[in-house]
Amino acid sequence: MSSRPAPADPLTLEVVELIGSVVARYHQEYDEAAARHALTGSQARLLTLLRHRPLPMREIARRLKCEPSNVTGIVDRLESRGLVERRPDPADRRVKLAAVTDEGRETADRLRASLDFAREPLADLTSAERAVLRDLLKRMLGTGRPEPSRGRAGD
Amino acid sequence: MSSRPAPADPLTLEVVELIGSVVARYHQEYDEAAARHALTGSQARLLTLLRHRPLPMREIARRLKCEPSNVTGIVDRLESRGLVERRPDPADRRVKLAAVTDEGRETADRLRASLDFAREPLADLTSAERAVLRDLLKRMLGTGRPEPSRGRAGD
DNA sequence: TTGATGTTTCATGATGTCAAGCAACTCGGT
DNA sequence: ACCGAGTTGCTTGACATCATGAAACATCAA
Repeated sequence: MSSRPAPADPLTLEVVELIGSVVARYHQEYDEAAARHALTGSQARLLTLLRHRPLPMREIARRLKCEPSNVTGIVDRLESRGLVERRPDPADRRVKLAAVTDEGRETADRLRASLDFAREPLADLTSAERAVLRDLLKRMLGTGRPEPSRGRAGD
Repeated sequence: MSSRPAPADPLTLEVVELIGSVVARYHQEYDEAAARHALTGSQARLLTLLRHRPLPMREIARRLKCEPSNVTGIVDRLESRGLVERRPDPADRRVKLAAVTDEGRETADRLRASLDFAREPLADLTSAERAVLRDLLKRMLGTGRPEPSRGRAGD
């Protein structure tokens, strides 16, 4: 993986720098949007994760890439505010499913609607440019079909 | 600002989603790289900020977008490990400049070198594609020179 | 002097890790 | 079918970091 030599060319470094800026700005705006709804960033992420369906605690921890014991606390705080509730899993009594309440879903929806980032900025790009951006990002993330013609089946 | 109507078109939403993925992955890899050097994310960011020149505490807070009282603690921890030191500002005795020590600079350099993200992923893009990506990101960030000659040449 | 600015300290709360504990599930041997 | 060992899911506790806001203090600037 990281055995590849470091590309020191200025163009790559510039792109890396720009991505850093995008990340910083995204985070800033995300936290601000969350704060507007009296949520922390972690709470907002968790709430968003539950928007569509309930999840077991351990699954939340896996997706948020943190320890399950951490999730306990975040869910505790959201539950004490009535945004989330714990339900038993009928299939396994060890498991507790965290699920948004009606109020929690409303909050999550409002939060999503107020997430301006990459919406206002993207407004300055044409449709074609956005499509190009999408394809490049996909390939960066390895989501973009690894070009079956060229192979690279390995790794 | 946010008075613009929300563009609900699928393409924009997809790009927003992708940017979210990039942000998540960047953060994960950044924190992992920091952890490899026994640093937290905040400590790594602060150390990186000081790599080139010392900065007053209040300036660090401004760039990190947090309270000055918070910076005190982070610098305290880095200072207790010998990675950073406080110096007086000759021009203003109220001010304390935080500066990396030699060891701090080495750590910052090693950290930077181990930041694989957007380097390995970018390796799959051609030079031309990277240039396109750079330009699109620049425009997203508003860094793309708002055309000073004509002033708002607009769309 | 008066007011503004830069830093620190304190109190408080959220986030994060790890180790230990409890409850419930699984599975193998009898 | 049973029972016991090991595993898994969640919580609790202790602890460190990060973050904010109010208050204290020194210094600057008018």
